[in-house]
Amino acid sequence: MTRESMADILDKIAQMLELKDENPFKIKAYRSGAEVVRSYPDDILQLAAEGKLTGIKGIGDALRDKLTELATTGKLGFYEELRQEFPASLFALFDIQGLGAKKIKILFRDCHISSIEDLQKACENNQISALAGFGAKTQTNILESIKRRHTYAAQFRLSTVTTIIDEYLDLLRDHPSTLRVAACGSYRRSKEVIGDIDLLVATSAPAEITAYVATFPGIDHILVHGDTKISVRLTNGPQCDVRAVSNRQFPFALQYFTGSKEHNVAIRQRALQRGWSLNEYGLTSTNENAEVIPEINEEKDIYAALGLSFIDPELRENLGEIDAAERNELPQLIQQENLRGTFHNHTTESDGKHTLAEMKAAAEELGLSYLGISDHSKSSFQARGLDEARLLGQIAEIRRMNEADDTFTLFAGSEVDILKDGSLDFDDEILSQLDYCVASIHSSFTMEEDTMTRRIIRAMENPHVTMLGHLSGRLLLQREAYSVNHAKIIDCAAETRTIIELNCNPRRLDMDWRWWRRARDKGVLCSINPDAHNVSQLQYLHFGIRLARKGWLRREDVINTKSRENITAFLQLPKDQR
DNA sequence: CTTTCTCTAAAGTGCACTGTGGCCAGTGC
Repeated sequence: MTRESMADILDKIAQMLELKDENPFKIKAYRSGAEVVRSYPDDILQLAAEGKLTGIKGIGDALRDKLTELATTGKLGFYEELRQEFPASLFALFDIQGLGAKKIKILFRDCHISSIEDLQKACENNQISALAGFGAKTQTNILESIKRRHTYAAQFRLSTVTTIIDEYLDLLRDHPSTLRVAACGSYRRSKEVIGDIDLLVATSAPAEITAYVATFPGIDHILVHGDTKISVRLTNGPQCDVRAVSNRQFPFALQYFTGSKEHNVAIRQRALQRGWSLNEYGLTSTNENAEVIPEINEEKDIYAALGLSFIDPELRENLGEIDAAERNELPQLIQQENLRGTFHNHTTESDGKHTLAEMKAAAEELGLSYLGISDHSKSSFQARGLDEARLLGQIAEIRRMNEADDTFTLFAGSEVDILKDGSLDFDDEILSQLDYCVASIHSSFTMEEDTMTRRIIRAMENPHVTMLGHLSGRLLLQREAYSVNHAKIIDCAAETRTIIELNCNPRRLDMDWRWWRRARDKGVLCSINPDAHNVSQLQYLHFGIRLARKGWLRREDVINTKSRENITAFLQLPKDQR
């Protein structure tokens, strides 16, 4: 049982309750329970196993008991019974656009359709258009959607959508009726993966804008097109929704479409307490005794009206940001311009595409004043990892380059493999000659959680290990994280003064943002590292800043905000004095 | 099913768009 599989079961239950036409709020409770499980900032699996799921918002008596049963026995009777009622193949129908629980129920009950294949046959035999609530157009749309269903993924990495978002925002700004534009949704909140792209336009001519968007490049087909909203499927996969509102409505729509849903629900409740109703178009009084509504021109005015300091979009996950805003205790989040340098980068010496000199020049070009090099160690032979002799040669080369330049510092490091037993790929004699060392796992991914956690802890206990590389080993949308106990690793990092890396390669974004606040509160420092294998990947730092902000990190929590002088002194200190 | 300044009772976001069927319901966000 993992956190994710536990959440998936709750979502699956919600889907089945929907098919049974259950109380919509019960269904919602399971969905929101799944969300709580996914984002709870502690080891919720262990809490459940120990029967300690009390006082968690969104988890009441019923969900608490079910999660406890799941965590202790690995099974859930309620879920197993529910599953008997529907064939497993039925759930694929939810992926068909335009089909929801109501229609799927009709198909299953009245036509005994229980799979995509059944549905396709029925459409081809013209049986669907005759059903009540269906028609010829619906039948055609279902067939189209069945044929297209494997073409598009449901989620995308941040790096997949950044370029097209910038391009579309520019095009929207070009329209003469445009007053303001913004990207909203999970992109603005800097989630590690994005569902769809939400763009917002303040305009005096909404219908003109939606018609204009229909002509944009990179559109595969149009999903819906109305006077104030258009949804298109882009050729590189994501769906893009553009909404056109008036300039007066813009701040409300921006707040609303940025989400998260959970954050917005809490914000709306706050408005209701003041006698106001908040939606995407404005703030209105619900009764005559309500407080007077102040003038709203910007998003921050909405938060101010509700007695809150401005909540940065990255924090809007309903994970305590509203309480903190009320007490005026939100962190001053790190910004891109605070970065002075970075660690964990590769060169042609191992599996990088550019030389030491080229990487240095690129870092200077970006305005950085220091760069850490950490090529792979000898066990990563697939990546041409360096042995002791080559590493010593690289250290000497870095020292020579530093002597010839007093405006920029290269730090000699290594991304040293953590071997199966937790020992390191180089001995202490070699490690002590480095300026710093990143310890990472590149082999034996499938270990029991306890064994893996002990393996990493043993590496962190080494006084030469400056920081831990990509903690979970996940590759977003591609490879699962290995089993590792984040909470224990964070505790160990705090004790041993080991820095944890925020690997900001958009395929990794590891350690996950959900753990950073906890780490920060225990005094663990972060290093934002691009894991660059060529010069252009140094730009990944900008994803790192976004995810660090999402993890509530401030300038002082991140070592690469230190000046060149300070970081040099810092790295020379013994680990336990850092 | 969960939460709550009505606490063994009630409330819980609300709208655009589409297609169908007759002035609405389902879907999706």
